[in-house]
Amino acid sequence: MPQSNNVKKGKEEKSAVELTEAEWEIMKVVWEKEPCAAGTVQETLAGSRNRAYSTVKTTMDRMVEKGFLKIEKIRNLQLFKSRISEVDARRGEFRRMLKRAFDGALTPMMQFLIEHEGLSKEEASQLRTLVEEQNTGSGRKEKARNESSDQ
Amino acid sequence: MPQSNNVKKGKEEKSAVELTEAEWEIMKVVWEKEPCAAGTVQETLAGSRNRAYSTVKTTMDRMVEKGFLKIEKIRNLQLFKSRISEVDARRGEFRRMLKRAFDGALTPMMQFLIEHEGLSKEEASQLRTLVEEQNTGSGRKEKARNESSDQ
DNA sequence: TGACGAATTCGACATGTGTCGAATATTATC
DNA sequence: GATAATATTCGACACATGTCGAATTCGTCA
Repeated sequence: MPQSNNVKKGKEEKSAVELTEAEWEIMKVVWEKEPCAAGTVQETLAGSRNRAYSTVKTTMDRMVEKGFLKIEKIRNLQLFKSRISEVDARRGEFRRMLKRAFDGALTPMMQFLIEHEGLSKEEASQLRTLVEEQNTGSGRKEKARNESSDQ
Repeated sequence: MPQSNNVKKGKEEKSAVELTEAEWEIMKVVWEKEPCAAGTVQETLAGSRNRAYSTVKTTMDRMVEKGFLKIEKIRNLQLFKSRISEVDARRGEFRRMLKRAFDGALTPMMQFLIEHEGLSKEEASQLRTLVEEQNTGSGRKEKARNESSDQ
């Protein structure tokens, strides 16, 4: 069999979403509390690492330019909202990894996981459950297309 | 005697290997032809993208500083060899992705794959085969132990 | 020995990312 | 309206990464 273990592509490839470390941190907060102000993000993040307000704000402004976030202004207050879904971000992250380290093929990655990452028995079981769930069609089947959460 | 578990100790926290795009390309060639000269790498890479010899050489020199490559000199010729294995590089790449996008947990990633990446039936089957192979130990071989794959 | 050519060294520049502080603008308060 | 409290704007670094070209070094060989 031709066996194409390449990750399926929906229809058209939207420019892959690739976030940097700082962007991931910010996006996580935004997804959780949007719409939210830059100050809120900065404060929330303050728990882990401390960055000046201007640092967070600058990064968020750049993210607006990149199309990851959008701003809705109320008076002189800017409320940020996401323009990409977490699924899109995860997809981008996952694919970049797959492309770089496994030639974009899924099977080699799985092989790697089992051989070198010591997929535990429990994990293997869970995984098998998931796989079976899908095979028997008890769960989803042609799951909803992509869910790019714009507007 | 009371020590010498040289190989992989259970909790070995090596600084995670994280390669950039250009570094991945170079490493792939090195793993395949080491020991090899910078010129060889540059020529091999030439097939895909064209970069000046000095570009490749500069990057490789930086990789030596980072500990990814090492040089063995013969006369005035430098032969490069890898100092990290492909497995290490893959592990680093995979973990960074897992940490950023899935809080370092494997199961959520698997869930994501099945729900959003349209793991095909064949792929799911292959995957199940792999998982089962390990669980039933058809080959049995106390493969590389687990080194705490997060959470 | 001296020229030739391959390999190496190095300084440089353009971008992208992470970080800020100072200046400016906008509101809310007395 | 003068002030204090907030937000936002912007220019600026410091590094990392990707890319080169020019100058220099080193064997080789006629």
